[in-house]
Amino acid sequence: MSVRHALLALLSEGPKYGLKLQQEFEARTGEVWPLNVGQVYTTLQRLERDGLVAFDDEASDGPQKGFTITDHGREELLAWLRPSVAEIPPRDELVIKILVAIQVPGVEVRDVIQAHRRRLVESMQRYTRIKAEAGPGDMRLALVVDAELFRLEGVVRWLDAADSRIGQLASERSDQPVGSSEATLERLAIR
Amino acid sequence: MSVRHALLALLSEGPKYGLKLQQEFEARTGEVWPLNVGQVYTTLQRLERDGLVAFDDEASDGPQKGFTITDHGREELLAWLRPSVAEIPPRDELVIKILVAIQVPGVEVRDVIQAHRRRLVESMQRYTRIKAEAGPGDMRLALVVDAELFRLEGVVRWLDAADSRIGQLASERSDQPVGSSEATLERLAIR
DNA sequence: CGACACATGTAACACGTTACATGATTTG
DNA sequence: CAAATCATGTAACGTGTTACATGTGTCG
Repeated sequence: MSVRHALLALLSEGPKYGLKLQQEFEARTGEVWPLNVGQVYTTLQRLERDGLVAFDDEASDGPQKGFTITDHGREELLAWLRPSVAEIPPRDELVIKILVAIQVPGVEVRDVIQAHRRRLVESMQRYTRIKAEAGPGDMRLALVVDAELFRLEGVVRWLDAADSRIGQLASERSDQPVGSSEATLERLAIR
Repeated sequence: MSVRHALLALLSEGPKYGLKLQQEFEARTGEVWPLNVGQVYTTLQRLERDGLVAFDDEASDGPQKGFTITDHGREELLAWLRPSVAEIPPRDELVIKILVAIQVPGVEVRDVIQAHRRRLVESMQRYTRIKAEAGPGDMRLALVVDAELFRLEGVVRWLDAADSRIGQLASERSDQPVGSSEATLERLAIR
């Protein structure tokens, strides 16, 4: 629900119309994340349906429509800006991939891990280059690139840890198995 | 598309029926990510529609249905396991949040950053505790927890970098502005 | 029998996303 | 005038997700 709330945030600065919202969304995110204009309109409809924004006849600079954020919308926006308790960590596609790959016949997990690792490192190098080329001028771009770099670094580290864990398991073969723990979900959930 | 492909992976080991798939999905992911049974059936329908799995009358252990992966399904699975080039980094909700929060009236971005940081550190402490309590018995759980810890660490580091960047900008107020760079999307895109 | 687990399924909705249609306005 | 740009909109589809209905088998 990033787009939804992002539009809400943009409208909190004042009435705007569809195209303007698209352009500003892309500008705010360093031109990194393109946003299909159509999605702006569909999202606006849904926001209007939920009473978070309202159409405003007065606030039009010309032939465009003007959308305004409502009080309810402002509440929603502030709630979104506030950190929320994540009961359960978000599903991570790569983690699922590796975990299921362990038992896919004809597939070597560690090969999958290494292949992904290579790609990730390539990506990091590319982003590092972009960062150097762009210079400190565009802070928004720098922030997005930073985020991606930190994220990729974390993923690479995890892959290394995972590879190590799986390697250990492989060498511990034919030892006595360890009892598995039950009801881990309860322990993970946040009260 | 994690669920879709995860089911495909489970079926690659042999014919299985709905409930079994749900149970195995949860088992493989360390019981961390619950999967609504209903979703298994809807996903199976979609997989069948796309010719990735097929219903198999023979392969039933009792009253249950047996689904088998097709050749096309195996191809799909292998393609999923292979790392793919990400043209554009995935949209990151927190990044968008911070970037738009910079201009939301009545909101101090750095407060938003610090609030999120606190929550993230709390989460990390909780997961570290879980990891210690669970012990090295359940590797799958350990891998999921590891992934979350590495991810959270990356996010915290980014928040610190972002806070620092924004702080710099604030102190550089009333200096001459720097020209913004155009067409950054092309530079970001992977050829 | 009643409760419970097993097992399947569906209708409905959410958001994200795109391709396409349609006017209006500007500009060469 | 024709092309390009601005601007709005919609129909359709994809995955994820849940609440709910339904039937079967088992066990105390």
